[in-house]
Amino acid sequence: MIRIFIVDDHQVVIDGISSILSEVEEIKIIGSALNGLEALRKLETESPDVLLLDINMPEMDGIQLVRALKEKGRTLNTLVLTMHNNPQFTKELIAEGVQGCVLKNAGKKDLILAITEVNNGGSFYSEAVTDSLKESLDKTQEAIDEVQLTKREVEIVKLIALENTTNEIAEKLSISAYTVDTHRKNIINKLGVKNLAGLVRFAFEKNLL
Amino acid sequence: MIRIFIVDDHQVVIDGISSILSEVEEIKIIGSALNGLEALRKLETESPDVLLLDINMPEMDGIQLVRALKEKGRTLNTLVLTMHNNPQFTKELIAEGVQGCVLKNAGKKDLILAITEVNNGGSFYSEAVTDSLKESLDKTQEAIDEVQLTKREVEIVKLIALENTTNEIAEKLSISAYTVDTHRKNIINKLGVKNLAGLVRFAFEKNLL
DNA sequence: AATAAAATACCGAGAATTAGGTATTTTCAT
DNA sequence: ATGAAAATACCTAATTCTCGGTATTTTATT
Repeated sequence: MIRIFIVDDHQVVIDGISSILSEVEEIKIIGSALNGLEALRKLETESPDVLLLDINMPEMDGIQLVRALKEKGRTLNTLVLTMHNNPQFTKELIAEGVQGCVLKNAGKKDLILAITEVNNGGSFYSEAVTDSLKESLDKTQEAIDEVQLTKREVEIVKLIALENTTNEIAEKLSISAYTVDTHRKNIINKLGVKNLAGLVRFAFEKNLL
Repeated sequence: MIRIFIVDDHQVVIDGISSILSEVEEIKIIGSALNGLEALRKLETESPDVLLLDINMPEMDGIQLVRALKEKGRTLNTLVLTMHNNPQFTKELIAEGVQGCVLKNAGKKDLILAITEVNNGGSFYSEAVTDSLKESLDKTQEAIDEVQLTKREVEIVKLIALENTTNEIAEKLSISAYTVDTHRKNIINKLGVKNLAGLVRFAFEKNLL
């Protein structure tokens, strides 16, 4: 018997998955949460075999939840449900030690397969996910590194996207406007975008916000 | 017996809803599609009582599909499934004559209620949806109209978000840079944002791109 | 301890955006 | 056909961003 806990901010998705999985004898859903905080609280008492996790959630997203659990010394077999197939994201998931990742547009067969696989201590990544990861890795490491922003750079990207000017950012971070300027310049170069608009666009496409 | 056709770009959602609804005797799912185009094609031969439609789809979104069906003279009882609760969107749905709207984080009770209601020629909007619509309508009409961008303005928002400068936009649209400047100014005022970054952000939040 | 990467800071010139207007022509719906 | 909304165009000044650099200090890793 595999005991599952679902975290997804959409009740329909929770109900739907519950419904799909209720057809499977070996799987039982022991609980669910509509957001990261609720999940954290409930998981203090519940102990599922597999955590089924939506990655796109408001407030506390999936990756943050995994990190929070890790900090608490709580390691669970985790299977991530994701909407979009973003290699950058996949890499983060693997880095965080998440065992599996299934696209939401996968079928129920894949879902059930992934759950049993993850429960057995294995890992499962949808073919589409690994494909796009491979493709991404096929590009020279150099090219990938180019798109890797540093912590500070990510911080600045966010502040820019939130309508702060260079001077405002400088004040908020207690650094010189010149420095912010340099960061912005480096970011634009790294991303290969043309201007601030492209930078903001990037912030949204990689859902940094 | 209510015959339903589901359109959603996530297979898991389709499976999930199918599974939920399979528990209900009077409801039967006769088909599904993963995107607008597929739906258009299949609906030429299928004739469901209720069309269950995801609103956030790539390529052809829900509203576009409703419009396309309308143009073909194909009017169906339509129930929209939406992710986010955006009053602007709700108004568009009502304007297009969509009979109902259920949030994805609604429970299955609401879903089933909505389907039967819509099938009976009635309409069903989740409480949360009507609430936010009411709240939105409570603001003065003036304030609401302020956030309504004109066709030209939307065009310019897109071009800005795609990294075009004022001069480039002027050239592409064969108008004066001064005019583009004026449009940008008006847009920033209407949206209540501070600068170009806020404008690009808006473009993504309202998924204009 | 040495090295690389990241973060910091500075300068100047040119390009683009922002804010403050005003004003005419088109388009569209009543 | 008339009025309102939309689209067009212009002007100036101030601010902000962009691009070309260079260079020092911190932080992290081997």
